[in-house]
Amino acid sequence: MKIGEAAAASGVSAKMIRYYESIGLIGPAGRTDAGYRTYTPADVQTLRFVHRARGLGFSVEQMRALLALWRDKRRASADVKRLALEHVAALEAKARELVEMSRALRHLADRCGGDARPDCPIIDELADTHDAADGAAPARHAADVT
Amino acid sequence: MKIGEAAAASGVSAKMIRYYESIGLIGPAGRTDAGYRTYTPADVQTLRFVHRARGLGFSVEQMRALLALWRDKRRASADVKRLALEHVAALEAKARELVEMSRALRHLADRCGGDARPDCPIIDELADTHDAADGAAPARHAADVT
DNA sequence: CTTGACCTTCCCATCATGGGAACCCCCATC
DNA sequence: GATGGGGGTTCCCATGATGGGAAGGTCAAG
Repeated sequence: MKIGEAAAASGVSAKMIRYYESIGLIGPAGRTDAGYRTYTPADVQTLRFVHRARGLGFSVEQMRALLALWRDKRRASADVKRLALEHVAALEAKARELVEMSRALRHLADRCGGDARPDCPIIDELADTHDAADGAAPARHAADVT
Repeated sequence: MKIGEAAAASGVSAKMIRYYESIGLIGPAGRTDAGYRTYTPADVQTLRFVHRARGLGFSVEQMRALLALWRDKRRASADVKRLALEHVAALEAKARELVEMSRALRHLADRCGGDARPDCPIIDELADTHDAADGAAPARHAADVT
């Protein structure tokens, strides 16, 4: 089948299929005489693997490792698990960071009148004239995420 | 003060200060005869505003709006609040998405032996040969996030 | 033979950020 | 006065994953 069909069947856009091929995540597709890429059902399966991995938030580099493990019939499941758990930790960390931001911001918004008057604790907090700006130990703002 | 000091005092890197100026988020800094940018305490305050807003996950475009509101002494706090709450919603949505990914992945990892044997539900789920497509009861892939 | 849907490659844009080159400036020290 | 170091300046490039679009080739149906 051609790239459009492979895209529809795998959930990966044609654009991304070409990209994945260009960076060597997936092998070069077959070609027709006219130069069109062709995909076998096995190719589509690989693409679906990639699609699901992306859906779980794995990066391209992580998928490279996952694909290698998938193909390695003698892999140790421990290797897969380690990779997965590292990713879980990263996802959780990022999620916590976002939650912390939203929590802090919602806290401020809750205190904002939300009316026609200008007084607003959100703006006040951002402007924050009342804090220490001495480089050494900057005040711990929820915003100071690294 | 010069850009390095302003950076240290605000928490925004010199590189980013120049960038913010280049995109017009902040006004052009003063210049010494030699062409060095100079910053007043008020400039630094603006930079700290930006730093905190970034820390709360606001985009540059959102900061543009926030800065405008900050400067507008006749603003309606409702405008600030709306902006903040929209952002809170976006943050929460993103966080939920990440949590859902990590939850799904952890679920799989929990079922993985993590030993020397190759059998691994994580890989199995990604490869997923026993796929849906047959209308009946397609497996709910956590990965199928839209 | 034409039309339209599809394919090809190539370039550009996103968003916020950092790296680095090549060059200039200022101050302190010898 | 010369020199060195630690700034500053501009400009270009890279990131990660993705989409948009142009210019042109191909194929099947009408």
